[in-house]
Amino acid sequence: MSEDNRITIKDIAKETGLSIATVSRILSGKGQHNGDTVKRVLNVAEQLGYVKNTAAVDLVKRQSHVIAVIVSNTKSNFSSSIITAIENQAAANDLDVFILYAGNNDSSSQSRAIRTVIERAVKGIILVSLELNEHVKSILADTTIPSIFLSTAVKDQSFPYVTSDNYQMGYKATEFLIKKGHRSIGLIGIPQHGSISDRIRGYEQCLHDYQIPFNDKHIQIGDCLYEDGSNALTKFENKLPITAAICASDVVAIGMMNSVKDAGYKVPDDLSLISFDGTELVDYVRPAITSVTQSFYNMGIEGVNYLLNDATIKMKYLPFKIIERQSTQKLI
Amino acid sequence: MSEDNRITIKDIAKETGLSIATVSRILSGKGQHNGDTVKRVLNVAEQLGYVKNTAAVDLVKRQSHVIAVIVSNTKSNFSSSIITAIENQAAANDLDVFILYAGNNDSSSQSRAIRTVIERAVKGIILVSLELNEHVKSILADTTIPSIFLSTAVKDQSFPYVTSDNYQMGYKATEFLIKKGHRSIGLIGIPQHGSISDRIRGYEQCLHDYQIPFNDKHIQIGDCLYEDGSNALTKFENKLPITAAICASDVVAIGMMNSVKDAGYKVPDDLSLISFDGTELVDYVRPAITSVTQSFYNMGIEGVNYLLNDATIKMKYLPFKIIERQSTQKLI
DNA sequence: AATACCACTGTAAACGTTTACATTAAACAA
DNA sequence: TTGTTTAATGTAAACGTTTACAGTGGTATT
Repeated sequence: MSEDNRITIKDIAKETGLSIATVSRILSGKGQHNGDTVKRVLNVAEQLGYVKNTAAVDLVKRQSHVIAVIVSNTKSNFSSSIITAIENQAAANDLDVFILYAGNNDSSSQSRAIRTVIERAVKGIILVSLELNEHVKSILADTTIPSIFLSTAVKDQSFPYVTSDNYQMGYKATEFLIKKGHRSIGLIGIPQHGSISDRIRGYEQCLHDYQIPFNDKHIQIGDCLYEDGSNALTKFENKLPITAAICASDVVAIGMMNSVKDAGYKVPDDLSLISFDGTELVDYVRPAITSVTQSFYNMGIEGVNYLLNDATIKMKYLPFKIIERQSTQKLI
Repeated sequence: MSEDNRITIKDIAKETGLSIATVSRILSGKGQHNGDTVKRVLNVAEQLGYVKNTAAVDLVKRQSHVIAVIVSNTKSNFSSSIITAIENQAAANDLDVFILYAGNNDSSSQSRAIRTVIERAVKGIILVSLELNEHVKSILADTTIPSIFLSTAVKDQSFPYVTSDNYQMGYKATEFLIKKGHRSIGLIGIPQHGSISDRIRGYEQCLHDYQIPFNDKHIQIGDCLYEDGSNALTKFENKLPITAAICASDVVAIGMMNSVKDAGYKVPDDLSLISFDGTELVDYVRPAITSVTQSFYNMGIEGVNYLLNDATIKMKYLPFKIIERQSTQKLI
């Protein structure tokens, strides 16, 4: 009875005396069939332990019903909201989701991941928080598989994306602190390049609009990492030349808060902190961190919807909001 | 030139005047071929933008070279270490990794995920932190695809697994606190059932060995969640009947610490805290949390190795160690 | 009684690879 | 010369589905 080989519809056909076409139709719920026959096929399939061979299905259909999500492997905890949303929205549309990791600066791991999913003729590709170099983008552009970037703006508009307006976020975060009386405001852990760096522009513009002199000593370039935050004080030569800091991510803020507290300063008394992202981490620490909270969940939803509706190329900014917690206070 | 359809080796064959067999062999580096021919094929493939159809390959080879990782979708941050390890070890063996999420108590999402990967004839399945019900386990058992559980002990030994010894961890965590003078020790957020619940047994045994009376009021069943920790004080009716607590996970400890601090208590002065896992989170908070640190990265490595070496069924415990940080202190 | 329709099922081609086996021609050995 | 080996390539079957098309027999319509 149990061969070494996997059970195929051929086996079911033999067992039931039907043709493989009929079995196939019944198993995939197409056409109309005698009720008894259906039951018989289903029973036999169950008994024999049949599992469909998706490779064969995908081959003949020339399309698989999976959505590939390629995520930056950097310690970015916000992606979990996005992924949850994608999972939910995909499940609602009877799609499977495969998640792959790729390095953000590692073009070989990027192209490997992308090749992997293109080779499988996935239904769509969602790239989360990933900046691709030109070569990898061209691989992606050469296929007819729709793709969309989340949490990254593709500067040359060659691909659709859904993200937050980094310039605006930078501006608003700065303005938030200014309105609390701060005039010496640090900017910590933002990358020099890529779409996130627009936050720097927003920061600068805001200072300018409020006639606050720009001081490049207050900016520390980084990579949105914990270390960028925890090293910030050292880089300031262990003094605090600022009364408030805007941190590139929640973990940057946490890192900075820890080193600052460990050095004997108080947050927010000696230093106000605001971070980008607003993941659950901001509530894990004390004082809880005021954040520029992004709509990550909705990004995931929008991403799947875009792929399904096969819309034309577009870019979209999702709203963000500043949620004040305990890490910021009015400068007295 | 550019059809709507994808380029296949057939197109390359036509273009080069070779047979598809030759093209196939050259593209997959098999057999021996004229150097010039090889170059020509490679060039044409590149020019035409050929991408292999993995569905066809998998179909004929009856095996895909991917490792599927099915992860519990519960907010468990430790899985990222495991996944990183799996990625690394898989890449070293030229295997692709697909990650799928499944609910821990959601048997339909579990079986969906498992079906999905079985249908694709993956090379192996790694289940991370997932307890499967009997039905789903039987699906898994019915295939010849090797699978292994990480960070979960399969109680009936029907599948191989690599995890930490939960009983021992429970025992050692308890002993650690006892040796610091604590006698009223809480146990917070541990599930009633499943392999993690062995920690309760270890806890009880340790108390017994040190002749400390067991008090079931000190145990709060939970699900390793932040809320289990943050609600703990309320469940204790806003008093602290204990001087130390063992928390089911880092986030449980953080949740408990926050609510305790918010209520005006001090950690570790009024309450010592120790948590299981020891992810980066324990260093994000102040006081940093003493933890029973597990070897997650190695779990990932071991998982892939098991699948590749096709070893016989086995179970394995990886070492853990207690790392003392700031959240525990001697009871005076 | 002839016709049309319908429910149900079968036949066979197609999807894009891989690979065992066959073939060819050149090189070499005898 | 003839036979043997070898490099390079071709032929064709196979993998497990789906699906357009073609039956078949029965029922309803005229």
